[in-house]
Amino acid sequence: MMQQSGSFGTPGDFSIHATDGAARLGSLVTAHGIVPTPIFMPVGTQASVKSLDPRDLHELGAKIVLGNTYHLHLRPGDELIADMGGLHGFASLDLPFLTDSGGFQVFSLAQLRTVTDAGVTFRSHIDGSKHFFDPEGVVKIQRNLNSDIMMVLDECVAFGASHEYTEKSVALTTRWAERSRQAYPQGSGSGLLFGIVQGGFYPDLRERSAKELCAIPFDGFAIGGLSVGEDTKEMRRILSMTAPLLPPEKPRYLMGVGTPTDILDGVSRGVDMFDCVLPTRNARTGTLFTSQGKINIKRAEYKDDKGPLDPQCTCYTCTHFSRSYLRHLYIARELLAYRLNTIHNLHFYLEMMRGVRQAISEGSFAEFKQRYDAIFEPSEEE
RNA sequence: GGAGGGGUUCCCGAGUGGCCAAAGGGAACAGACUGUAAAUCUGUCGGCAUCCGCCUUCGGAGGUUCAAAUCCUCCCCCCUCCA
Repeated sequence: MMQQSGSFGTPGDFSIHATDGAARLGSLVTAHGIVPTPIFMPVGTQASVKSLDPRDLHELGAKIVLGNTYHLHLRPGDELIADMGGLHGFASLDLPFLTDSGGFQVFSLAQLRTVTDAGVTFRSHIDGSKHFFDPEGVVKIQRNLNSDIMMVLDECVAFGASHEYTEKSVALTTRWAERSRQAYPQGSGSGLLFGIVQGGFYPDLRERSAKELCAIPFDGFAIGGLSVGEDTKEMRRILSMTAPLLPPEKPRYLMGVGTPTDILDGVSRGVDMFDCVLPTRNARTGTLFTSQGKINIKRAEYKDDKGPLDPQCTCYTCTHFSRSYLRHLYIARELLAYRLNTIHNLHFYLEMMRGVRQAISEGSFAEFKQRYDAIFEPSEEE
């Protein structure tokens, strides 16, 4: 095993170094490195952060990336990856990997799956073949991937689901969580295992889910089932009541969120870990995050703009290329566009998180958050 | 010189009497994107008008008809083959 030892601690160790309100500055030990928190984790579903290579990720200062159980099991197959040295060897990326369980695909591929008490059956989005995922199998897949942080299989419920349905779903997710932990008892390997709180948009069900899950000895706790179609206000309402239900001594992970201000809101609620496809996907669809707000690089107004994308940004893209060139690359569908845009957006997110950590250590998180809110938060005029 | 084919809205390209401001694609312009079925998707795309609608448009000019991008006449231009 590649367990780190000595002064780095053992995988699963989570220490909090400072707090500022509910915001926490901490660090989480994994088998492939220490993750400073609050952290943003770039999404690399298929063992690749789209358009970037490991060198880019290191230069950007990424500390951990995501992979996906469902996608990697279907293609190329987790046993193959195990044979190729796990995710780290296979992808030649020596950063910690957190792997999602496929629970989100229960939501996003709703048309292609059936949920029963036993597990989930997916019809492959690639070739239509049937694949059965149960909690134990999902742990096994993630162990084959040599995941540093494994997520339990959960049912991510869509916005608008009834109380009745969500209640049953919470019970199911709890049972699956128990089975997952049993399949991989605490301390039986260097990989961590996180539970996922569900409960939709019903506070009583969120409470119940949190209570049931927190009784299970997980290495960390995630809040799932948000950013599934609800508006920002609704998401934050649920987050604000759910986050305090999680044990303070364990890392908290808000899954799939979100916009810069969503993340800062999460930090202010005591969340330590975030992931979201927004910076990487938006980069590939032309929307770039800057110190002046969102910019759509496709717009005609940038056609002859000699200036950098973001004058305040120090990333490779902003220090080397004009808006005019970036617009041209995007419109001409040049591959470089995707890479340069992704480098910039991830830099923006990761730099923001460095700022978050700095601000918490200085006790100035509220002011830090305010600066971003002023830029990105839609004006309050309803 | 002879035979044939063709000129359609920014481009390519359907349309051969009314259901045509004219299919489809591209370009252009704008928007969306939150544990990635996404280098994807949506909207607008002749002008004017808030709706009804009105006006201009299918190489040019004229004509037939209640009605023409579509039929007729002449003209201009392009392509292929034969000399």
